[in-house]
Amino acid sequence: MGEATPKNFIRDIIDEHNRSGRFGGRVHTRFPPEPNGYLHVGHAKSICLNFGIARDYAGKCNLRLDDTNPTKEEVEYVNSIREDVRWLGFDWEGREYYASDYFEQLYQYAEQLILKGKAYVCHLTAEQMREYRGTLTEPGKHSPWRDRPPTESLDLFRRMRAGEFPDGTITLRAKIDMASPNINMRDPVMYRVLHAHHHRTGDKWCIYPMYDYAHCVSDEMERITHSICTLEFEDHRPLYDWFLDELATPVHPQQIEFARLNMTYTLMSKRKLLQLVKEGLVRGWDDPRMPTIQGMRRRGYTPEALRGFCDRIGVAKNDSTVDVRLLEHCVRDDLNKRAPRYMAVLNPIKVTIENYPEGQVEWFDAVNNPEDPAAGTRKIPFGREIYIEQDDFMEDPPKKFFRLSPGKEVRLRYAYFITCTKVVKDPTTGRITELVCTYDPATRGGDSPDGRKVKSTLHWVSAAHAVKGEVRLYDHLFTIENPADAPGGDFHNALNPSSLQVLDGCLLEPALGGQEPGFRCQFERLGYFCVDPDASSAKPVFNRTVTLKDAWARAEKQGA
RNA sequence: UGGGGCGUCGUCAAGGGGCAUGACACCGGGUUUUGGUCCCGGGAUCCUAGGUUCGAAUCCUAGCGCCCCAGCCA
Repeated sequence: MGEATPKNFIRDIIDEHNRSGRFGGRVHTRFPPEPNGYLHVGHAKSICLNFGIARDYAGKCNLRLDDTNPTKEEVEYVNSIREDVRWLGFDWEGREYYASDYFEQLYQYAEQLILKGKAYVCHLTAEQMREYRGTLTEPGKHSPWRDRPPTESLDLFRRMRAGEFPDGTITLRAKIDMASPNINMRDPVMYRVLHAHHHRTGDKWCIYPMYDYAHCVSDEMERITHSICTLEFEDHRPLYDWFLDELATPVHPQQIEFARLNMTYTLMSKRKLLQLVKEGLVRGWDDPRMPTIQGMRRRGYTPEALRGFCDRIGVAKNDSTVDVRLLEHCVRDDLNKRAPRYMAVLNPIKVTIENYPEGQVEWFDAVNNPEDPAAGTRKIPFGREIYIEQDDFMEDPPKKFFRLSPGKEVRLRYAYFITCTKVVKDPTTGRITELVCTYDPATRGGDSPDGRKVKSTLHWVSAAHAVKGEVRLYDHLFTIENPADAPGGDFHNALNPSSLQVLDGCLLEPALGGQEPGFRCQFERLGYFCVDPDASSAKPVFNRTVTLKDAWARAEKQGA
């Protein structure tokens, strides 16, 4: 919506196809995840690419679950995939397909290839096949079964389907070229025997097609025009084309490869993400620290922010690692425009305003969103005892610190100017327990009639009205930009011990109590937050989505 | 030392013979009742070396570097 999707080399190719009429002006893409894990932000890039192209070229984009390996795939994953694509804002208009829908057709095509002498049944074990395959620099050797009569292969293949052979003892292979410099062309396996229960076809099949064979045929069956995938499949394109050429299919999609997304401080392989989940290093696939769509959603990221991010990172063939701060910028950029503002104190310190009448309560008008006048205003209560952020007070501040300190005057947002007159400490520990201040009644609402300036405005919450809540602060899961570079090559050695920080005694402005999970807002001066599903009516629980940019924190870090 | 790709600010990404462009990050400055937002300003001669050309990031040649491929995974 209104997001301008920049041009990229794939769109250029499509433009060229449209000019030449290769697909008759038709544009039909697909998003083909394997349901063996949850979708992550790398998939979001692919989703935006495929669905975005369909949208901009008045074409179509299918959702296809690439479920050719029953040992790794589960319905839990297909459900989450559906949910995530929809949440991201895309619609496959009922075109939800499964590679397993094509098992019968794939099987029939395979028989054709056998009859044509282009495929054969092979009895080499996995280990033998590896030996016969050759190496990167040496050609492979022919399988002893390579030249057996098609009728014999056909018989064997039918018996494979009938379940006569145990797993791992027999395969159907394409007969291409054992001396090809492209190892993918050295008689690749088309079918393997797997006596496994499939999440959709149940026990109907005990042979399953391999990716290279199934994918191109699935694309062809769906009359896909542009089959967009990641760079590591570039070597597979000749195979993709070989199958379709040998089958002489009516349509022949164009495979196009682009660079997958990598991000700093982030792991992006499904296998490793699964590991994080299984080892209990995170709370689950939807842990707000996970780069999964579900994790980001729980964290408070919006579909708009994610889409904006995907538009900005571009699409090219360079191996790239995007700075995670760009993602964070996109989240802030979106939330800044729409998140209502509230005040919440995460690490409270009590302030007593000694010259303010005891028992008095005033209600001030607060602007809900300075970026959106239509968001209106609300009333917030003020009293003699309030809480402010511990970080907003320093007893002995450096010169650049212009928040509260002894003798210093600051503004309480929407309320009054106050000046700190006394610091109360615990006599035994020496810890500051309370601040005593005076207020200037003339500054009601936060403006000084005499034009006197203060350097800082603090957020606060009324002691008598505050709601207690839990707030969870998140930081990068890893301490180094590329977790794969961790000592020993083990990402465990780069895990950030403080990626999650739970704060319990947080004090929130009254309106923040009782909000529903998913509610997003800004805590002024702190960041964007959203209500976690763990919240109850008795206890609000907020996740910090992202901090606000913080010039003071930066300066402080440099000074330290 | 087989094959397939890729080298443009710190990071992504445009530009495909005619003054190197945008975003993020970073550094300055201005506005500000969020040290937020917003607004101004700052930085790369394009992997290297030759060549072609009036003119090269773009074309040619030779190097160098990085990524991917030897699953009955996708």
